[in-house]
Amino acid sequence: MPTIKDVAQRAGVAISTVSAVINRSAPVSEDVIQRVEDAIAAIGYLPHGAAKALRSGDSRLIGLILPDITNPFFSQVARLIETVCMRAGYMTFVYNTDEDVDHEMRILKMMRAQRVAGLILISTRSDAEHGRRLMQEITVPTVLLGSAVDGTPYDTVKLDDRLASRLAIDHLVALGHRRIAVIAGREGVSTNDERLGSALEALAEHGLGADAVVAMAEFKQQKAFEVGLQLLAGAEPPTAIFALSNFMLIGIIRALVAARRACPRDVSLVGIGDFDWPEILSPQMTVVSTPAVEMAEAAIGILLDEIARKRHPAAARIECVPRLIIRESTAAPRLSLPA
Amino acid sequence: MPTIKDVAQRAGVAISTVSAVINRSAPVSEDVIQRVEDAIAAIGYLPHGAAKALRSGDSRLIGLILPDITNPFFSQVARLIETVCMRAGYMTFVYNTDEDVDHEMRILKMMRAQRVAGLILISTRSDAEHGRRLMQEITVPTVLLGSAVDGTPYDTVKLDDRLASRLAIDHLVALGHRRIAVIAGREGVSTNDERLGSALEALAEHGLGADAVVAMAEFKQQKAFEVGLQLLAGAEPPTAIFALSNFMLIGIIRALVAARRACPRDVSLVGIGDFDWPEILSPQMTVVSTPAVEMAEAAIGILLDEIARKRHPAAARIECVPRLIIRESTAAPRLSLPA
DNA sequence: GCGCTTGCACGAAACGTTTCGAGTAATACA
DNA sequence: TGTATTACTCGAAACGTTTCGTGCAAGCGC
Repeated sequence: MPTIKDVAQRAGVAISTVSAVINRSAPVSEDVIQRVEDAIAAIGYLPHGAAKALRSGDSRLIGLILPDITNPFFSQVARLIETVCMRAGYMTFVYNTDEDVDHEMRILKMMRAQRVAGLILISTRSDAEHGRRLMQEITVPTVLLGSAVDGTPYDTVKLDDRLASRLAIDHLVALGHRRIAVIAGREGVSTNDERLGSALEALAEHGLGADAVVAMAEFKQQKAFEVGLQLLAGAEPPTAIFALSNFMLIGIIRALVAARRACPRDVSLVGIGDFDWPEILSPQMTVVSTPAVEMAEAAIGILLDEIARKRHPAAARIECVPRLIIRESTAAPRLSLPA
Repeated sequence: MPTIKDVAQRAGVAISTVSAVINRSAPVSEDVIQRVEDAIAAIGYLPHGAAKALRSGDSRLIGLILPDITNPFFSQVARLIETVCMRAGYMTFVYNTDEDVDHEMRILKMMRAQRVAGLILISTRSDAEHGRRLMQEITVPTVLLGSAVDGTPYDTVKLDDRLASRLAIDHLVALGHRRIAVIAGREGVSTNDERLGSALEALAEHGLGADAVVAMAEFKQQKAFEVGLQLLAGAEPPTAIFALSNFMLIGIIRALVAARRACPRDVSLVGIGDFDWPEILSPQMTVVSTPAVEMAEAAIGILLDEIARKRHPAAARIECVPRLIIRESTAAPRLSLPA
C-alpha cells in the first residue's frame, strides 16, 4: 500500500505539501497541485483512515445500534442513516443487540474502542439503572431513537407511543370489541411501557379494564406465535388482538393460521408498525403506522449537528405522530355479548 | 479519553509493560499484571482502535457489501457475518450498493481507505470488465457471495443457480403449464444470467421455448409489480409466473392482487428464495429455497481462514444446493390447451 | 565463584497522518 | 534601495499504539 510519503517522493514535494493538497488546508500552487494529483492517481494512493483518525482525533465514524436489522423497520432506518452519513463523510457501524442488554454494552464498548464520533442508539431498556450504565460507557454525542432512557441527557427521537396505542384501542372498541388481548413486548423499555400503559388506560376508560388480557412476547415473532396459540386455545378467546409491534403481529398471524381462525371473522388484528407491502397479506392488516424514515432523518440530522459542535441549548426531544391505517383485518366482532 | 500512558503512570510501570499485559504478548509478573489491570479498570481505559490498527498494520475490520439490507435474504447474511466476525475479534462494515456499480466501487474505495482485512462481496455484475475493476480496487482477501465474477481469482460461494431454475420450471411443466412467464433481474450478473439461461433451456427441452415470455425487472419489487401488471393485462396472460428472486415475487403478488387474479386458480407462482414466515401469505408460496445462512457461514469461514494466512491452494468455489418447496401457490392450470 | 541462561521490565523507534512554526523567494510599498 | 508583505513550501513533532533490542537480577550448572 502506498503512503503519503510515496506520493511526496514521486511528486518531488514534502509530505506536508501533499497533505495540504489532499485536504485543501493550505495554499498550494497550481503547478504543485497538478503534480501531486498526478502522483496520487499514478500510484493509486488512498489516505490511511486509521492514521488520519489517530492524528486528527476524528474517526469520521458513526455507530448505529439497533435490536435486529432483520426487522424492516430497523433496516429502513439503517439504510437512511448510512446514506446521510456517507454524504456527510462519515462511515457507519451497524450493530444488532438482539434485545440483550449485556450485548448492548459490549457493542457500546467496541464503539468506544473505535472512537466513534457519535452514536444513534435504539436501546432495549429505559430504566434509570440502564441510563446510568449508558452514561458511563458513552462519551460522545448520542441520540436515542425509538425508545427513551430515564435520567439521561441524550437527544431523543421517538414515536408518540401513547397515542399509537390509543388509536388502536379506540378503533377496536368503536368496532364493538370487548374482549381485547394486548400482545406486549417486555417490561422496562419505553416502547413497551408507554404503549402498554396507554392501551390499558384506554381500555379502562372504556370500562373494559377487567376484560383486558395482556401477554408478554418479548418483541419476538416466535414468542408472539406461542402466546397467540395459548390465547386462541382458551375458553373465551379474545375477539380482537392488538400487537405492540410488527414482528409480534406476524407471530399472531401465524398463530391464527395454525389455529385455523379467520381474520377478521373470528378475530380482529391490529399492530403498531406498518408493513412494506401491505397488500401481499390477506387480509391486509390494519395498523398504526410509525414513520421510520422521518424518525431516522430527524435523529441523524440532530446527531450530525451536534457533532459539528452546533450544540443544542437543551436536549432535543422529538415525538413523531402515528397514524391509524384501517385496512381489512379489523371488523365488528361476530356476536356481541349483552352489555 | 485515557491512554495507555495514563495506565502506565498509574500502575507505575512502562508503557510497553502495559501493552504486554493487555495483549499477553510477553511474560509479566503476577504482581504487575494485577496493578496494571487495576489501573485499567480504575480509569476506564480502552485501547484506541485506530492507533492499534496503525501500528500493528491490522485493522481488525471486515467489509460486507450487499445489494440491499432491506431484503431479508441479505439481512440474514449480515446478521450471521456480524456474529461470527465479532466472535473472531473483527468488526464489520455493512454497506448497500443498491445494485449500482459506481456506488459499489465507491464503497470499495471506502473499505480500502479503512484498510479492511477482508471483504465479502455480493456483487451486482459478473462480467470480466467488472472483474478487472474489482481486481484493481481490491487488495485484500475477498470472497464473492451469491454471484460469481468472471476472470477473478476470488473464492466464491453461490447457489447452484442453474439447478434452482430447473427445479422451478420442471415443477410448473409437470403441473401442465405451457404459457410460463419468467421475471428476470438484469443482464450481466450471474444470479440472473444462470437462472434465466437455465430456465430458458429447461423450457426449450420441454418444447416450450416458443411460448416463453421473459420480462426484466431489475431485481426490484416495484419493477416486477409493473411488468407483472402488463403481463396480466395481455391478450394471452401466462398461466404461471416464475420470479427469479424473492423481492420480484412480492412484486408479482402485488400485481395479482391489483389485477384481481387469484393464485393459484388464475395463475401459479414460484420464486427463488424463501420467505421467513411463509404461512402469513395466502396462498403460501411455492419456492426454490436458498440457504442464506449456510452460504454466509461458508463465506465468512473461508474468509477468516484466508486472512489467517491459511491460504487455500486454489480459490474455493462452493455451490449450494437449492430445494424446491411445494406449497399452495402452484397448481394445474385451469384449462389446458390442445397439445 | 564464574559465566550462562531465564524471567521480567524498560526505552525508543516506528506505523501514516496532520499541524504548526519557520524559511525562502517574489512582490509591494515607501 | 531597503523593508514589509505575501505566497508558497518545508521539516519536525505529535497522535496512541506495538515491537524489538537492551539491561538487570536471580537462579543454574560446573
